[in-house]
Amino acid sequence: GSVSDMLSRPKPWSKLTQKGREPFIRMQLWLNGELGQGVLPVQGQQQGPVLHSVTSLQDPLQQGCVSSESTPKTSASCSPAPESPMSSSESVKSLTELVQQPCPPIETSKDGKPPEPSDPPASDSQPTTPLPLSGHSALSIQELVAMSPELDTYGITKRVKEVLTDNNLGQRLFGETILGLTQGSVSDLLARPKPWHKLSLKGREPFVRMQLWLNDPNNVEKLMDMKRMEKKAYMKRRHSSVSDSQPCEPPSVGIDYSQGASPQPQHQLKKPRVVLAPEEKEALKRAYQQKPYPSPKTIEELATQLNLKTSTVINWFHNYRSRIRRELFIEEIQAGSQGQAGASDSPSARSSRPAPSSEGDSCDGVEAAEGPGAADAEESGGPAAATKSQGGPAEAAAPEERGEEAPRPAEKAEPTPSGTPAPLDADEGRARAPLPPEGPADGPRPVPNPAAAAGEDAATSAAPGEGPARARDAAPSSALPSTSAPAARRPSSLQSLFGLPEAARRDSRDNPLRKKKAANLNSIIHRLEKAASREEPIEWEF
DNA sequence: TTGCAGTCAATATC
DNA sequence: GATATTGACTGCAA
Repeated sequence: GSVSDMLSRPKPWSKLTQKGREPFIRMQLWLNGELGQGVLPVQGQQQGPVLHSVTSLQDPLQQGCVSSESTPKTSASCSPAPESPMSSSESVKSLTELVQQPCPPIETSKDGKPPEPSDPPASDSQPTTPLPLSGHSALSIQELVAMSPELDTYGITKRVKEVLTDNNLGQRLFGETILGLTQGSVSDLLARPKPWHKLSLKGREPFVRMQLWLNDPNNVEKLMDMKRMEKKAYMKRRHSSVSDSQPCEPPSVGIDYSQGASPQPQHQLKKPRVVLAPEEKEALKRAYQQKPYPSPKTIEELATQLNLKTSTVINWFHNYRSRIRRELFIEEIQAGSQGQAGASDSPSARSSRPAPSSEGDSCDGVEAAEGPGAADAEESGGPAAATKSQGGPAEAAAPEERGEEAPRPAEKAEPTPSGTPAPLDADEGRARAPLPPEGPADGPRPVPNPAAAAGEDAATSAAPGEGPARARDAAPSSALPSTSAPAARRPSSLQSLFGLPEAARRDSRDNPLRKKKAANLNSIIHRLEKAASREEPIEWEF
């Protein structure tokens, strides 16, 4: 009966207690073949162990970073009891192993002996090839990620940065040995971590790895070893290459991703990187401000005018939207942490909430900051919907608050940004609703009662009486990662849902947020407007 | 098809 | 030399 119920009506992960999660973990392991023989038959020796490890599974991850705060003075930042979970499961297999495997180089340290990192690499030409976790390990990390509790991505990256800088360890080394990512990716990740809820399983992986790494008491030590080894290997290679009079070998150490690849042809095929001129960027930004999602035609025109390839323009828009969105996340998170002072700014902290249906994708750090948004978003239809929808308005709004990226809000606020080399589609240039929010929203606007404020906004943007046709568009907007949209749309329900205190606190906290809201509203208006373009634009002119 | 997430890797900047 | 930025690419989902 339990099984039937569970299979037909599984609860979202976030709503499950640790015990409640157990069956799912078992199922997952079973699906993955991890439980292999006899595990399912719950009785017997497996039973205890598995359960045991199951319970301990989360510790290694949670241990340190759910409640960021404490700063890792020396090396192993957060490791209150790093070993406990692992050591306790001495006799156990599966899960415990999983926890330890993820980070090959650093992980296998239970015996305290450093061989793991040093030995293998030595044998192999490349000092480290741990990343692409080999077979089983890879599986493990994925399982870990899947089973991982919510992590405080911001806190984790913060701590990682601290540890790295404190110990003079480079991003490249860390990325390649621990995360399996390149320096640029690491930099980006550390500087702009996305909230856990916004991450896909794949995107969560680096954070789980980081957490595991932070939990490893010997993390720094091991990384230092790697560093030394790299250096040694490099010197060695250099010497040998010199003596062999071989053309310079790629000095890069780390992982040898390109094995067997013929370097010559690659060099020739390499196409030069496109570097957009400031004016071009500016033009693109303006075009973006007018229309975050340009039509193919617009893209074409833009490309022509700027003398760029259409693919470049397309890529630029994709990247810009995506990056702006991330900026927004960060700002929200930071704002959140500021506003909440001591309180955990982490999504994880919030995670305990019951809501997040479907793996809590609906709400992210942003919402977190905004509170109310979450619930709303969820209602809009599952994670997918939420995610998708969030994109739109969010990014559209983003530029507004983006310090450098989205300069001069004023300009943006202008209904008709001019001087833009970018042409507009017939349908896009039009009726850009007079962005009401900019003005009022921006100002001091005490907003004694957020509800009221939101109410206004809602009234403005939601353009009442939209009819079902609009409902579709409106819904997405509610899922805005941020902040605003939801609040704007359905003020009352939002507030009642998560309570005003949070919102109120926020409002008093910063203006930027207000701007964001305003920006989002603009975006919403714009999109709704666009959606309505097929109908009667007039009604959108407020 | 379109948009997005996640990355890579070239290049810019510190 | 390390880190930050950013155009391009891949894979996935709707």
